[in-house]
Amino acid sequence: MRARLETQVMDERLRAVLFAIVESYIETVEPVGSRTLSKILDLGLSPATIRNVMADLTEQGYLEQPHTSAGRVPTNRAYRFYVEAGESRGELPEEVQRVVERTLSESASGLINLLSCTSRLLSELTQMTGVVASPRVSKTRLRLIEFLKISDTRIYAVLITQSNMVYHKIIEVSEVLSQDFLNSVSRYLNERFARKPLDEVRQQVLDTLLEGKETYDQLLAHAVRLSKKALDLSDERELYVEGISSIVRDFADLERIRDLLELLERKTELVEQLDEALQRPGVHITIGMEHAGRVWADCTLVSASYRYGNNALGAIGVIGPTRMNYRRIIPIVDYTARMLSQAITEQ
Amino acid sequence: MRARLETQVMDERLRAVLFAIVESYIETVEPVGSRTLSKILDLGLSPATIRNVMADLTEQGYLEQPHTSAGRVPTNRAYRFYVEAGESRGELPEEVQRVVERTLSESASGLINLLSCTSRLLSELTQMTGVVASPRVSKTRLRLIEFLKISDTRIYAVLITQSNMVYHKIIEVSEVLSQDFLNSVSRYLNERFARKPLDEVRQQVLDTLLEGKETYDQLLAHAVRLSKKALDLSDERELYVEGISSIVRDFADLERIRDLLELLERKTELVEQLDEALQRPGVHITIGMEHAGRVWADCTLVSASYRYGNNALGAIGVIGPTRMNYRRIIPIVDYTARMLSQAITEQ
DNA sequence: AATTAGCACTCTTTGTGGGTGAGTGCTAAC
DNA sequence: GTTAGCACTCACCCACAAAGAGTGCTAATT
Repeated sequence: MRARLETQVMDERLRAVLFAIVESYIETVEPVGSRTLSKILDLGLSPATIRNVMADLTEQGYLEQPHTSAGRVPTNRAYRFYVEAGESRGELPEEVQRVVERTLSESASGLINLLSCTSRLLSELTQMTGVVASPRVSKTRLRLIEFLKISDTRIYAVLITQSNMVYHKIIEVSEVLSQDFLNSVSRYLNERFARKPLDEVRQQVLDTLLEGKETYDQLLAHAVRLSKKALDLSDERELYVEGISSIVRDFADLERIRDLLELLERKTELVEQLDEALQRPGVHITIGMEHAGRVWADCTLVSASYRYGNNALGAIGVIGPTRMNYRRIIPIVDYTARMLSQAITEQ
Repeated sequence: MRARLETQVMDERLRAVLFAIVESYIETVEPVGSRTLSKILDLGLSPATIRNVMADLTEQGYLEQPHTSAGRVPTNRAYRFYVEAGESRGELPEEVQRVVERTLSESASGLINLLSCTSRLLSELTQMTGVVASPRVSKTRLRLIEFLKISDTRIYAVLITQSNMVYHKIIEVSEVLSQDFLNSVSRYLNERFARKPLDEVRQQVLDTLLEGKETYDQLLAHAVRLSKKALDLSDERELYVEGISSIVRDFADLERIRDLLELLERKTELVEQLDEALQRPGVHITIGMEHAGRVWADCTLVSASYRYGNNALGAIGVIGPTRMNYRRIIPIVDYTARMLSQAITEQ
């Protein structure tokens, strides 16, 4: 038995054959046969020899046969090995880098705009489905909170985070409050909470309420009540999806297409999957997605986090078939995430 | 030759046969034959007689044969007649009415939220694709405009319309302006422009600039400059789409599915199509959509406008195959649009 | 001991031809 | 005007054969 590919001392030839199969399959989307392979590899090996190697690889779970008389197809394990071996990281061509930079710097103001532009950019560059998850509300830090009187019973609350995400809502109140009073409320809140993470702010507000500290202080009382309402933002994340139609091109099975479209519409599962990329910087690749019991065996998600300074806010990604062109896709996701972080930090 | 269906005095039997074919086809999605029809109609007519009627209808362009030995299928003309004859308007069951009311009243605050809830509601009730176009910016009236100083160079502008749509953006400025000054600016703008349509406001601001009236008045000068930036909202409309996966169920052809997904992603064409419904109240039905040269021959769009008082803001709709169940779908769209208008007006 | 030519075998794909059945259009009778 | 009868058309299904790609195994070669 040959050395397993994972071991340090591994058979060069096994590797070469495996990579050739992966790359050929990515290109042609046809099972690869020994004859073809012998030509591609150009090592002076006959198809018969290659067949022996392929038999070994099949035994080790790197290859599969759709049926007896077909060539071999890489398994997810093969893709995983291919990607981890780093064989997949290409350089992003200069001109594509320029496109990314231009698109992100020219996008209209506002973080939301930037994120939806990013998903379109990803989809256009990769010709696959681009996804972007909005920042996690609770982990982001407060820059500014303000209240604006609209009418006697309504107050417009706006809350801007350090990453320039804007949350706003209209609050109904029973007591009539003057704009001047609202200004003192927001001044107080800004002084006390600026630069703190929103979940911490929310916790402190609730604590104050619990301790009953506010009962004798008009200002504090309203500050607590208003900010409680203003901070009651659903933790629901937005998911910007673009390039759905590419799924129809890349997957043949109607059943599968429908499942994927539903996944993209449900959003939550995908956001959770994307959040895996928040753990550590760099590109994160999920081959053969598996989530909530459902298996997306022939799908790959290439994701990366975007950050404000050192603070991971959310993640971007590209979804496609496992047989996607990793060499081309990975650098796109990587570079786009980095430029997006830069745009957010600088803006 | 028999009387054409459109004429006042029309052949009852032609009508009956045509409607039976439409309804049978909607139900079974199978070409309808003369035997089946003779049974359904139960008029004591033999298949042979029905065949004569069907031949007439075919001649007049209401029916088609997929091939010689198949039954008949309704043409778009047939659907149009069926819909216009009002045969398609059913009553919306009480319990569905309750669902609509509950969903719209329970939706989180904010117009945007309401609209995205509506598209989900439409998709769930109809089991087809629900779409909602956001209001046209320029036709909507100003309720409130305010400026908030974020930093020395940045001002947060927020603009609330009468229909409670909130537009906001961050404006970069070169001069340092105090919050007090900003307050007078917004006070001035609110007094002058409240309740006016945004396009009118924008025009007046530009006029003021052109006439050079503002050169000697500090307040006016900044008011004009800031409001010009704040009003520079892209006229781009949002389109909320929900229930895309139903397309895969309703259309068999991959090519067609892909075209439709692209249409839904491009958004602009569909928004234009939806805007047709703004002309007059009530449900608007486009059978065999045709737009921008592209033909969606086997698609129907059922749309209706939503309004603030008497002011048509935007439109909602449902997209599905021409053979959709009009009797069920039309009342849903109709009622949902009315309840949405009510929710917007009351909120 | 590794490599390779040779060969039988497997299994998909493609094409062909006949049988079946649903549905039609026409004609002649009612 | 209606209908029974009948020949005809055409999609659909099935069986079967031929072609072709690729394999695994064996025996010969280096």
